[in-house]
Amino acid sequence: MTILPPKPGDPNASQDVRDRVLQVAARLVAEGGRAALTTRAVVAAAGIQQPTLYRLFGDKTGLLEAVAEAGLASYVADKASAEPDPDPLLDFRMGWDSHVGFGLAHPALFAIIWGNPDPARVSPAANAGRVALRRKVQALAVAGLLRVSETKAERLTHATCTGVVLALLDMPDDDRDIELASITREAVIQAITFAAPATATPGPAGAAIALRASLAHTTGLTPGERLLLAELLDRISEQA
Amino acid sequence: MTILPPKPGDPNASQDVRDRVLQVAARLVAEGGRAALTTRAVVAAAGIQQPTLYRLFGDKTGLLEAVAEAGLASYVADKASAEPDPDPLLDFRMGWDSHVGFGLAHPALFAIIWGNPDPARVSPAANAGRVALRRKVQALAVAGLLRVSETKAERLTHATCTGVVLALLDMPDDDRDIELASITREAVIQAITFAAPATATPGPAGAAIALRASLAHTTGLTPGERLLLAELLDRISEQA
DNA sequence: AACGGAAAGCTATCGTCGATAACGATGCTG
DNA sequence: CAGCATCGTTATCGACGATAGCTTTCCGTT
Repeated sequence: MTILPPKPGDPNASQDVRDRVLQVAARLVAEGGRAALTTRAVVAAAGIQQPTLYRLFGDKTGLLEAVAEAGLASYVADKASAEPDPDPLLDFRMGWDSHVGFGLAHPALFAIIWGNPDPARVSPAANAGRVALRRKVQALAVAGLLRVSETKAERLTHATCTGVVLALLDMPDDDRDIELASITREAVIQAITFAAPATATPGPAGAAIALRASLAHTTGLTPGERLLLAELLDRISEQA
Repeated sequence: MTILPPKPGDPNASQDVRDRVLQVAARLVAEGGRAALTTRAVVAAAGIQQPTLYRLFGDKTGLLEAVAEAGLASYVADKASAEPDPDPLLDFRMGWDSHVGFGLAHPALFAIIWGNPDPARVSPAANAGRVALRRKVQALAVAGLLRVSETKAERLTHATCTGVVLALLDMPDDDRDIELASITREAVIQAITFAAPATATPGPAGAAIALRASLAHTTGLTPGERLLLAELLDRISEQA
C-alpha cells in the first residue's frame, strides 16, 4: 500500500529507479535552478528514500553531474544520430548552433556545467561536449582550413561559445540578441580558418556608427532632427 | 572582556564593522570558494553576531553581492585612477587585459559575478564592469573605428572575454594557456573594428562626410528618408 | 523445499546552514 | 529625566546534506 514502487521483483528495477530519479531531478533543475535540486525534494518526487539516493549517486554532486550528463546526452543524441556534414565548415557552424541551442533550452544545466570552472573536478558532461568539438575542429584541420593549431582553435571556440551562451542567458528571455551567437560564430571562423568572410563589409555602416556615437556633440540640429537622424543611423548600422 | 569590539561608541563604527566583514568575507571566498562563505564562518571570523550580519546586508545574497562589488571596485580603482589612454584601440586592449587579470586574480568572485546568469537580478558589480566597457567601445565608435553597432561590439566583447576567463579558470592554474586571452582579444578587434579608421577626421563632421559619400550604397531607406538624411548630413558637415 | 548471503528499503538521527524573534544595553534628543 | 533609536546578545526554527542501523526482499545453492 505504498505509493508506487513499480515492481519489487523487477530485475532491472535499479536502472528504472535511477532513470526516474534523473528525470525528476532534471525537472526540478529546469524549473527552479540548481537551488531547487535538494535531496529531499528529489526523494519526495521520485518516491524513494534518502539512503537510496545516496546509494545510486554517492552524494549530491554525483547526482548533479549525472543530471548534467543525462541532459547533455539526450540533447546530442538527436543531433549526433546523423553523421557529420561533409562540409567541415558547415558542420562546425551546426555544432556551434547546436551548443547554443542546448544552452538556451537548458539554462540552469548550462550554467552548472560551464559557468562554474573548477580545474580539479573533471565533469563528464563537459568532456563529452569537448570531444564533439574536437572532432569538428579536426575535420577543419584535415581539410586544410585551419590557420591556427587545433588546440588553439578548440579552446578559442569553446571559450567564446560558452561566453556567448552565458551572455544570452543573462538577457531577459523575451529580448535575447540571438544574432550575437551567429556574429561571434563568424568572427571565430574568421580567426581560426582561411575561409572567406560570409558577408562583405559594407561601406556606409562604419561611418553611420561613428556619426551615431558623436551625435551628442553635433550642433545646428533641432531635437526632432537629431532624434530622426539617430533612428536613420541606427537602421543603417544594423545593415552591417 | 569580549574579543575585540573596536569601540562601542565610535560614531562611524558601523562603516568600520561593515568593512571588516567585507574583508573577512572576501578572504573566505578567495580561500574556499563561494561554498566557504557561510554566515556562521563570517560572523565568527569578524567577531560579530548573525543578526548584525543580516542588519548590514539583508541576507546572504546581499553579502555576496557586496563582496563582489567591493572586490571589483578595489580592483578597478587602481586601473581607473589614470585617465583612459588617448589611443582608443590601446585603451580597449588594456581594458580587456585588466578584465582578464581580475578574473585570474579572483577566480571565485569572477565565476559568481559572470558565471551564473540570471536575467532577473541585476548585479551592481557586473553593471560597473559593463559601464567601463561601454565607455571604451564608445571611444572606438567616436574614432570611426567601429564596423558594427556599439551595442553589438559591447555584447560581443563582453561575451567573449567572459568566456575566455572562464575557460582559463577551468585549466590547472599552473598550466594556463594565457595566450588564449590575447588571441581572442585580437580576433574580437578584427571582428568589430576596421584595420584603418573609417573616417579621416574624427568627430561628427568627418563621419557625416564619410557617410554622405557612401549614401548611394545604403539599403533599407526610402527615397524620402535618403533625401532627408542627405540634407542633415550636409548641415553637419558644414559645421566643421 | 529450506537456507544463507546479498542487495535494497526504511526509520531515525546528526551536525550545519540560513534566517529571525525576543530581549537587553547603550547613547542621543528633547 | 523620559523617550526613542540603534546595536549587541541569546535562543530558536525549519530545511538541508549525509549516515548509522535495522528490516525486508530476492536469488542461488544445497
